[in-house]
Amino acid sequence: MNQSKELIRSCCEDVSYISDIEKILPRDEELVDITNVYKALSDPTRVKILFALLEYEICVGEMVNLLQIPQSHVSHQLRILRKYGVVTYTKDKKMSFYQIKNDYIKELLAITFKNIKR
Amino acid sequence: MNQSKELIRSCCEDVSYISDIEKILPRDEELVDITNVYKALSDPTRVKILFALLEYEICVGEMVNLLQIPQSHVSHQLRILRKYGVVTYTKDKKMSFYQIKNDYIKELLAITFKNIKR
DNA sequence: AATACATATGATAATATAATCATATGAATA
DNA sequence: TATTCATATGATTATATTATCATATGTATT
Repeated sequence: MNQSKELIRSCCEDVSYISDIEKILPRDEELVDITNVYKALSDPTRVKILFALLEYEICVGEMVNLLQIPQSHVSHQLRILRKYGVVTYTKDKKMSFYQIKNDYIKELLAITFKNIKR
Repeated sequence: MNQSKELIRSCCEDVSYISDIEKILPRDEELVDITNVYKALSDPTRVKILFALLEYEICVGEMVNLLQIPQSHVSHQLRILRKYGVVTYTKDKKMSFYQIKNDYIKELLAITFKNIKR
């Protein structure tokens, strides 16, 4: 991964690579899913929530305590994370405890976490 | 990575975990960098360009051939990718050939690529 | 059943992003 | 040096996102 491999150079004077490149591109439907996950991760509030969820199951009220922002804002951000399939939650009494939905998201966050520490 | 570990549950009735959670959160300055990268990756056109750049060095005109969108749109997207530190480019004659800037971005894309193929 | 509490939703304003057309820059070639 | 070609930028409109306040929902507890 570390040594940069020799890349083929594709130049507009020669369209012969276009069809090869097209083959490795995600289909439009896949692209929506891909970019939705990245969108979910592109806001500081949501990233904070997700980093916290790597280690803890946290209820909404506790996120408010942690982030010091209005409760409705936390709920809206959680709604976005749910919409993009990034978190799920478990109800317990009156509270909702959120979890990261799948290992793909955890992997992305882990790589990001590793990358900050330099 | 695959087996979900037992997470501590942090509930608003007990703020004692807050300071522990705060420790693992990125600092505000780091958060800007983190979310900027995810922003860069949150648009379908830019993701297409980046997936292509995993295997090829590609000039702007060839991206236009590939993506079938106006040249100025490609240039604007490349500008965003440059701004967020995701790509660099090499000039050759009149052309600019773009490359992915670092291994962190390649890792994120590789994980995403792996995840589509299921 | 009434109340209180935790969370979610709706409406809105401020801001940011995406996409397009027109045009500028800047290097190569005639 | 005038022209051509590849790329970049500016201006603008359409759309999306963020953040806030007010309020609704839904579940426990009295």
